[in-house]
Amino acid sequence: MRIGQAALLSGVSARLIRYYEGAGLLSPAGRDANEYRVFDERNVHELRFIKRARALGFPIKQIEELLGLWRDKKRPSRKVRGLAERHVQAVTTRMQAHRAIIKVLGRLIEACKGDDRPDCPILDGLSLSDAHKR
Amino acid sequence: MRIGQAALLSGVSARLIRYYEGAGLLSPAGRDANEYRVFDERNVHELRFIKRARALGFPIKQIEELLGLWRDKKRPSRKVRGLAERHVQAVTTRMQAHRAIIKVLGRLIEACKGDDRPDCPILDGLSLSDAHKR
DNA sequence: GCTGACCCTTCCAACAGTTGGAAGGTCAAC
DNA sequence: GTTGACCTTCCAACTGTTGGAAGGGTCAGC
Repeated sequence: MRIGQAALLSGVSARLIRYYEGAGLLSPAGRDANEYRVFDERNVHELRFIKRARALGFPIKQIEELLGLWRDKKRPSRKVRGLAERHVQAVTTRMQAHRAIIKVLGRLIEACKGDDRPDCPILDGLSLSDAHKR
Repeated sequence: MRIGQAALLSGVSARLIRYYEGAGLLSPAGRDANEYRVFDERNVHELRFIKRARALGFPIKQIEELLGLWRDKKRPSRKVRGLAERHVQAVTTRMQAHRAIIKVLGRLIEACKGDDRPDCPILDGLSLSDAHKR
């Protein structure tokens, strides 16, 4: 099948498939007489794998590793788990940063009247040095 | 003062100060005879403002608006609050996405032995269609 | 045989924010 | 006169995805 069909079956845009190929994620797709890429069921399976891994926030580099482990029938599950744990750790850190932002900003927003007058604890909080102290 | 001093006082790297200027955030710092940028206390204050806003995750575009409101002594605090609320909403969405990822991935990790054998629910979850269903 | 619709190809650019480097000018101290 | 600490500009990288341009292939209907 060609790229359009693979895109349809995998849910990954033809555009992105080319990008993933360039990034070295796909087991090299062949070319037909017209230089069109040729895909098989296995490629579609890989694309679905990539799509789900992306949905879980894995960066391309790690998906490359994951695909390697996926293809290696003798991988130790320890490696997969380690990789996943590393990623969860990174996401957790980002989530906590978000939580902290929401906390601080939420407090400022609560304190702000939000009317026609110019007094604004939010702007004050942004201009003063340590305005978020409890 | 020149850019190095402004960087020191504001905590924003000279590099980044130039970028912010190019992005239109700073009220254009003047130039001396040698084309060196000249900064004053006000600029340093603005840079600190920008730094804190960035630390709260505001994108450059919104910081531009915030600075406009900050400078406008007759702004309605309603506008500031609206802007902040919009941002908190965006951050909340991202945080929830992170939380969902952690939930799904955490469940897969728990199920994975993490030993020398190849069986791995994580890889299974990434290859099968709806493996995260409860 | 021609035209139109649609698929495929490649290369370049943009998004956001920050950092890295290169190559050059200026000024003071030694 | 040379070192070194500043300053300047421009170009490029990071990440992932999408947009466009410009070109060729394939197949239908006419």
